[in-house]
Amino acid sequence: MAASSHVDRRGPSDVEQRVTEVMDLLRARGGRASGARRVILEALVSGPAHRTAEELAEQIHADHPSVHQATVYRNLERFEELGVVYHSHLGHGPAQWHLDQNPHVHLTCESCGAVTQAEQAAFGAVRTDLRDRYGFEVDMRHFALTGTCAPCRQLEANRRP
Amino acid sequence: MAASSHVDRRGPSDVEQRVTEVMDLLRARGGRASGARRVILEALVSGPAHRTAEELAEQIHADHPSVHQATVYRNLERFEELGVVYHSHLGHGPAQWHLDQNPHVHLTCESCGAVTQAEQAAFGAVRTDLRDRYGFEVDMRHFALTGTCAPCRQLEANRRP
DNA sequence: ATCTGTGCAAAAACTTTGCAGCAGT
DNA sequence: ACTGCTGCAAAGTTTTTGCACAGAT
Repeated sequence: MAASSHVDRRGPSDVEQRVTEVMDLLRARGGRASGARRVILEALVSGPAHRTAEELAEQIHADHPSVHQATVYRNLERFEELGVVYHSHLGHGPAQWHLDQNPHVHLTCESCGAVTQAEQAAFGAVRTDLRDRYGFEVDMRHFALTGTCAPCRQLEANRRP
Repeated sequence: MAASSHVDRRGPSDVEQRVTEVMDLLRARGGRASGARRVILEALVSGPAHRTAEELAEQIHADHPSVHQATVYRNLERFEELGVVYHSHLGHGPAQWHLDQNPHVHLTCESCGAVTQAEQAAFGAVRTDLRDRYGFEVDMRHFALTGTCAPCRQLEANRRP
């Protein structure tokens, strides 16, 4: 697994390798390694970390007009079943799709919309607590935590002192 | 105006009082105390605690055919601005609308869809932690926490022991 | 009288589905 | 050859919007 920190420090060979891994997994589960899937995976692996299904479909369609929107939607779902990608709801509007690497929790500011990524490690205590109190095993990735970010809290504080 | 033979224990006069409170608040902010608003508020105050906008609209429309769906949507938004109601996303699909009383955190099971309500008190530590680490003031009500509930964890454990 | 809110219908935003043919195994 | 996958178009679901008029202040 490539250990890059951010968006696109990933060389072409890394992309190919990751894509091939997933294709193999797909085949192992009785699926087919189609051209459309390759294209979608390439877009996922090499583009920005968070995109909506629509954004992905649009970008893919631009590069590969033969790949239809519906195919993107269908495959995102399929990839999610395989545990290769997942989607998060960061605020209102459509979900954002990620590769399933370096899972993190999202903090979305309801004033300005800014999204901060928090380490999952920061939530060990809640996790334990919810397991103890409710027997509930929480997965913090699916929904963001909403609230007010530091800059917006400053603004509010200044507005009514 | 059907009084509450419903889910809750609130007498008709309580309903009226709460509705009037909100109408007054509305007027104080330059709004108008319209019939449609009264009807929508009555539905909110006297019905079940969690409903989607569509469910609300449907129920209201059944009792008061003249009140249109769009009016329900518009007013839910308005009421939320006033801090009277709020909506939460408990899972996929449309949001659920609540009165802003007794705020709680939702735990949604991704296997069976069950929703558990957790006390906000249980999250004091995360709240402090996020404020310290990120300057982020979290509001846990907007999005549910997703994960696996106790019964479903049992099932999974039994399936592959 | 003024200006907000409403009913209505139409459209927008996003996603899913049915089907016939194409293509990976 | 078998069956899963895709392109396409069409419809589904949920929410938003424009407009003329009704209604609250």
